[in-house]
This record gives sequence, C-alpha cells and structure tokens, in this order.
Amino acid sequence: MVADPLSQVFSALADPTRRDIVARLAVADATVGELAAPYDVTVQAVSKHLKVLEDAGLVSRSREAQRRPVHLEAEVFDLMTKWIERYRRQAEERYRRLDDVLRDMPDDVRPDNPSQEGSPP
Amino acid sequence: MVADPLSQVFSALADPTRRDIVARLAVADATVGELAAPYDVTVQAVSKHLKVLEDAGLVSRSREAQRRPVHLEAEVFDLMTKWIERYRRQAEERYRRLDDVLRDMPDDVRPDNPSQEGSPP
DNA sequence: TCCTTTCTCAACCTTTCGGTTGAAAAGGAC
DNA sequence: GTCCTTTTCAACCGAAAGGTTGAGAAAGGA
Repeated sequence: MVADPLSQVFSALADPTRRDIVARLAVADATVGELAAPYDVTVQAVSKHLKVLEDAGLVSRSREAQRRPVHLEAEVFDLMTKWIERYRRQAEERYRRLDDVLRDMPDDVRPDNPSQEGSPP
Repeated sequence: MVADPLSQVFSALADPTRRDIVARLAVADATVGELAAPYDVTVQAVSKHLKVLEDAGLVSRSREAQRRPVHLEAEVFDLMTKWIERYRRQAEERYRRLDDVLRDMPDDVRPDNPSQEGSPP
C-alpha cells in the first residue's frame, strides 16, 4: 500500500466514479452523503473512493459536527502534467530532429517514404 | 474490457513499469525484447503491458521480420491534459471568486479567518 | 527442410479492487 | 440519559490485474 505518488494519482483517476467526484468537487466542497447521492452505490463505497482520493493527495477532509466536508486539492494535478509534458515534449523533439535529418539527406540514401511511393508519371 | 478512453489511459499509466516503458519509447522506438531486457520479469509480462498501452492508444506496433517495433503515440496525452486542466482551472476560478467575496464583505459579517485570529493589540 | 529467434496466446495463481452487509464511532437533538 | 444522523471500520465476495509456465505462430537463415 506504499505505491509511489504518481502511481497513486493515476490509478485514483482511472475510475470513472472517482473522476466524477473530482469534477463535482471542482465546483464546490461537499459532504460524503452529498457526494454519494447521485450514484447507485452505498455511502460506504463512496467513502472508500474518497479514501483512495485522499491517499493520492487529491482531496482533504475536515470536520463539521458529524459531517466530513471534502475539499479538492488541485495542486497534485501538477505532478501528472509535469510527467506527461516531459515525455510529450521529448517525443515531439524526436520528430523535429527526424524531419531535419530527412530534409538534409541526399535522395539516394533517404529511406523509402510511403507518402512518396509511386513516383508521379 | 470496454472501458472509456480516459479510464484506459489513466489506468495504463498507473503502473510504474508501463510509465517507464513510455519514458523509454519517448527516446526511441524499441522491440519487445529490448523493452523487456532491463526488467526482472518475463518477456510475456512485458508483452501484456504493451497490449495494455496499445489498447489505451499510447503505443502502436508495426512489423519488421519477427520483430514488432513499438512506437509511442503521444497525441493521447492530450486527452488527459485536457481533463486535468479543465478541473484545475475550475478549482482555481473558485478560489479567485472566494477571494473577491471575502474582500468585498463588510468585517461584521465576514466569517472567521484562521490567519486573522488574535486581532493585533 | 529443419532450426532459431521473436513474439503472442492460453491456462493458471495470487493479490488487489470495487462492491456489498452489518456493526460501531462521533456528534448533535430531544 | 436516549435517539437520530453521518461516517467509517471489518469481513466477505466476485472480477480484474499482474505475474508465471508452456505451447504455438511467424518469419529468416542454415
């Protein structure tokens, strides 16, 4: 149960119900009961979902009499976006370099390009 | 096995081995054997991981004799970043509005603010 | 042709996940 | 105090995840 933070966040958001909970918490804080209402599952199941989100650092819970208002902690999103952007940029950089190489390459050594196959008549 | 695209991408990246595979594919395409080499698991296990990544649209596999070079498809990242940014922005917008309300509120109706408690002597 | 390499498929096993029910903890309200 | 509400904890269940081994498909080279 001591998974790395990135795995926790990704797997927390892999569940559609939990993503929906996050979406609703982006609009306003809510209690467990309020959050559970729209779904066709027990309050206990939603309480478990909230524990997963809390362990991932995506939400925090305070206290207000018996109620436990849930609050979205949006900062954790940065963890993911940083990871994603890093590899997206890296992959794009690769394409850029590949384009450069192909452009600078003399025709007689350039590998076949499907989009050029069937030379014009 | 017919999960929605967003769930598939998030859960594909919830596994550290699969994230590592994506990281390495951002540098260069690779065969299944090459990808499996650094890990302490069988090639079959890595082949399964690649199937998960492929089903999520994160990689594609071509053919080259017996080898099946794997290629990163970085466009799918946009799906996630769009989802994340939407709710991050929404949450930030909420804070902005809350700040406005508190600023425009007369002191005698403004709710207690912990950071203001213990009025200066 | 037979052999080797590379990879996937199939069956199985163990652990985790998302759900249930039932009981108990934590706070008001009366 | 006794209720009632809200939430969590504990035990259980079925399905899916991630791993294994063993067999088979696909392609090239001897």
